[in-house]
Amino acid sequence: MTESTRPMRRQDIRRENERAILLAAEKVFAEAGFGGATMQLIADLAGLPKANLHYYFATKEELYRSVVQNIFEIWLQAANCFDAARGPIDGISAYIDAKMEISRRHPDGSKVWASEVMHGAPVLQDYMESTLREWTDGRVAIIRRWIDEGKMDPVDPRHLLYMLWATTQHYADFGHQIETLNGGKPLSSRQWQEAKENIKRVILTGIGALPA
Amino acid sequence: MTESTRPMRRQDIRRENERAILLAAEKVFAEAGFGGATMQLIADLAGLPKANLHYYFATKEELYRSVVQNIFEIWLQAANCFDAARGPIDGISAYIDAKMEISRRHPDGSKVWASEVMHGAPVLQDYMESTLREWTDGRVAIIRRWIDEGKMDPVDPRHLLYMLWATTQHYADFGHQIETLNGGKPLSSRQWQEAKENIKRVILTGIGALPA
DNA sequence: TTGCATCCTGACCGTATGGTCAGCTTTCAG
DNA sequence: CTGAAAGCTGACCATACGGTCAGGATGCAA
Repeated sequence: MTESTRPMRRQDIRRENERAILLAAEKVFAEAGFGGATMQLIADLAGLPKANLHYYFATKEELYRSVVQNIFEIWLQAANCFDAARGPIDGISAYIDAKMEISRRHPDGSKVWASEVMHGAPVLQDYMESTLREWTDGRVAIIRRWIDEGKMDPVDPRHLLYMLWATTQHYADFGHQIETLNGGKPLSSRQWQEAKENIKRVILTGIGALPA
Repeated sequence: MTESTRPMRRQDIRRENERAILLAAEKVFAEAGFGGATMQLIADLAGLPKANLHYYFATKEELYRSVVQNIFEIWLQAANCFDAARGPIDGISAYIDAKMEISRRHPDGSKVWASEVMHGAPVLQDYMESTLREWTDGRVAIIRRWIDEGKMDPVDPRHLLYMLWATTQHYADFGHQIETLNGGKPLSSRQWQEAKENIKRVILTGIGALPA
């Protein structure tokens, strides 16, 4: 066995290990919550000795913070869909698609985010009071404009946003419940598609953007 | 100070202490999750020595199980609204009202329930596979009937139910986020009312039960 | 009043966990 | 080639936690 693998340059090592740790941490935090997660479990899942975790992330809190911030980035990126849109049909459709895709591809991240908010956002409070608030205010303005332009009914923009967040996020956070009610099987591609279409149809019709 | 208070009969003592413990436990489990909650914290909040908790609830798991089952009862009771209804407008309106009231009155319970499901329902798996599944199947049948009778559009009943659960539950589970975006203040009675009306209007219109 | 079951609790225990550290190996710039 | 910086890790530590228990206090039926 000559070492055909790994020259492994310093930079690569660091990047690769941090990635593995963050991935493992995301899963463990999602499954057990912050309090229930242990560094040992994360280390085992990442395939590293526990002490090595502390080399990259000094404390459990710091590791958790990194995981949560990663999710928040992804979450915010889905926002772009909204901006480019010409009206509610485009914008909200794209946003629902994007957020459902996050629920499907990053269920663990979604759960960590949900858990963080449920526990009073100890880590993200700053972000919520700055970035999230700005983002929300911006989208509220866009929706108001759409209403003024007669492109949709006068629905309270904030409650509409909450509805979008709730319905899409639900498929990740309550995925286990949905799976159980689906006969113990994860939703198929087809079922994910149906979910998206149902949500889009009900909401877009509900706000008067689509003909009833 | 003569003891005008407390003759405190045995039965009363037991009932009162169990109530206090369950209330405290609900709050602590909601705020910290199962793993993050400590018996000491619960005991302090209930105003009892820790050892006394173990007199009433042998283990942390048993206490947690009691809390979760309590919530599940409340959750299921909101179901009755559905049955008595003559059509989607009555039924879904009443269900949304009931579930929003739960989110408002029992935010801690809602969070514990959400947390339990998010972590794979280790305690409630049995219930989910029996009671919840039956309940869901029953409601799906009712919605199908409404669709057949032309009282609403042919929306997938399951996804509609998920939407109802998600939107209403969101106001409890993500209450902190909503509060932050509301300028740091809890929703007023008026705002709760608006939330309910928005949700009802969008969904009922969205499924074609109300005129657009 | 008595005896007993229930209720209560301070002190204690074993374990698991987050975190530390001394000293090793590996990479790489000069 | 060499020295220093980066990466790695087994062994260890202090603490906090869930849970136990012996024995005291209290309510109550007879």
